Amino acid sequence: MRVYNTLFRKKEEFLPQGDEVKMYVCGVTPYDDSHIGHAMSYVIFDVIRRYLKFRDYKVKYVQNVTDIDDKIIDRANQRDIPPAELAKKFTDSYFEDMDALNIERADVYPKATGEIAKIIEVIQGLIDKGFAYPADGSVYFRVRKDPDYGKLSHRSLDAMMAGECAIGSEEKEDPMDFALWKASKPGEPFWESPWGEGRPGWHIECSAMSLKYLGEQIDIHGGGQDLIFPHHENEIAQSESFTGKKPFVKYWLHNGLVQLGEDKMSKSLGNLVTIKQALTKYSPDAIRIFILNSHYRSPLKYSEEGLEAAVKAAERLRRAVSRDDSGSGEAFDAESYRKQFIEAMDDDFNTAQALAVLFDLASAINQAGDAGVSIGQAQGTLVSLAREVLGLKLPRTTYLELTERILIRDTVKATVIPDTVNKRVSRLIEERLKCREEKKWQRADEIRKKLDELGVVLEDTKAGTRAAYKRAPSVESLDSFLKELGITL
RNA sequence: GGCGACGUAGCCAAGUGGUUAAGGCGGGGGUCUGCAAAACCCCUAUACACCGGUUCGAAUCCGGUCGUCGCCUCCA
Repeated sequence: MRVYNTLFRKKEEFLPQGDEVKMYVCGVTPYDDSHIGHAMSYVIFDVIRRYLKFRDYKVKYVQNVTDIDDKIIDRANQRDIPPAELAKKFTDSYFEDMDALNIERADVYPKATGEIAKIIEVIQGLIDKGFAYPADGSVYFRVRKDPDYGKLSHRSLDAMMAGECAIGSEEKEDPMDFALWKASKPGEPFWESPWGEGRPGWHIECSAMSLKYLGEQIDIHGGGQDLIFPHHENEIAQSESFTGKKPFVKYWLHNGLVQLGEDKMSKSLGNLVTIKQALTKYSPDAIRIFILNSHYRSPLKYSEEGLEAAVKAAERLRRAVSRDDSGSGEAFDAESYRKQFIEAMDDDFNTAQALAVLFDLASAINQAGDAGVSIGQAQGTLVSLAREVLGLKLPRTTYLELTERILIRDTVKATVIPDTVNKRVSRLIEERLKCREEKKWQRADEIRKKLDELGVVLEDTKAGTRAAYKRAPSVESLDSFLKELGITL
């Protein structure tokens, strides 16, 4: 397995340091609903973790929640609620989104506010070693003290200084020094510390948590490319200075950023689509396919067309695994596809390539099925790779037998079609079947067309008419159509 | 200004030195069907931004040009 390491800007053989892969991914600051950019990052690291497990690695996955920072305080003040309440609300919202997207929960989700003791311990250690200094109730990291500073983002302090002005508070020794502990202003939440009342800086929590939950040296640290500098650079400085052990992280993995139009989708630019908004229009599978269909290190352009294409693509896979296996004789062997899939994923998690293999397999399954070859085993391979590794749900169609000739399936996400609706729909389908027998094609087609408009798609097969709900029609609309046709239930 | 990434068919997007340039969506034709839908078959890039170079050979390496984006401040 090869992975691209931001630290060396090249792909390297993946060799974890111990029996268990230690994986840390930067989590959210919960002051608003999560957007598609978050979806991209967490879907990707979910797939990476799933794939590691698929390849028989044990994985311990930690993700932080930055539940105290300036943004949270500002937003809470705007809404006139306590910062903790705001953070709780959007942390819950985050988990709802993650669950909806079928992202497996991390092993631990430490919160900044829950790790103050460890944070203080690390800061004190850095002061003791001369890497940090208190000033005016705050504590800063002395970047000039760390000779490696800049190794991840590949920039030098002097170059950074020469470029833009680093914004410095007067009490800093060097404008590039960053805060480990921030003295609290009046009215802000605070915790007691050896340096007075205050709260942790943003970067220190990740160093503290990863140290506490994963140890001094970890295998994978992930996040969006926008975190490379300064966040991850600072984490390295803190952790390696504190423990004296290098490297803090063996493989740094960064995903590309989602763009909306020409710009990066971000909270600060305000050009975002939330996960909740996207989920009202697109299935979780479609969203995952949209994300996984391009390489994780490339920027992803958000587009409705892209999502629509992904909806169709998801449907294609779902149909291939759902079709009846009426074949006989020797089974279709999907082993070569499985190998290709693994080969693709082994190469820096090339999910686009891996998906292409699954589409090829779907195609092969359809061909084999049409030819009367047994496809059950191949369908099993497709389903297991898609579900286990890519985290797709790929619900196998189940047909509800309303009558012996009418089969209804429900593809509407988490929607239970009420009996009242099923009853009316099946009555209409019965009517259409009758019309077809009597060769009243016009009336039959009218029923099919109207049902389609109401959200029910019909397909005539040898086994009978199959009905799929795209969405649940209202009883009223069905009743009015029944009345129009002069049919009583 | 410094650092980095990208520019492949109508759209999205793999491929990063060598047979006919993946896959998805869309489009055209056909098989099946009463008609559809689904599925299947065929077609849909005259060399991959442009220019120059290295090489027996480049979309793939090097240099330049143009364009787009990201980071350098909070951000997945």
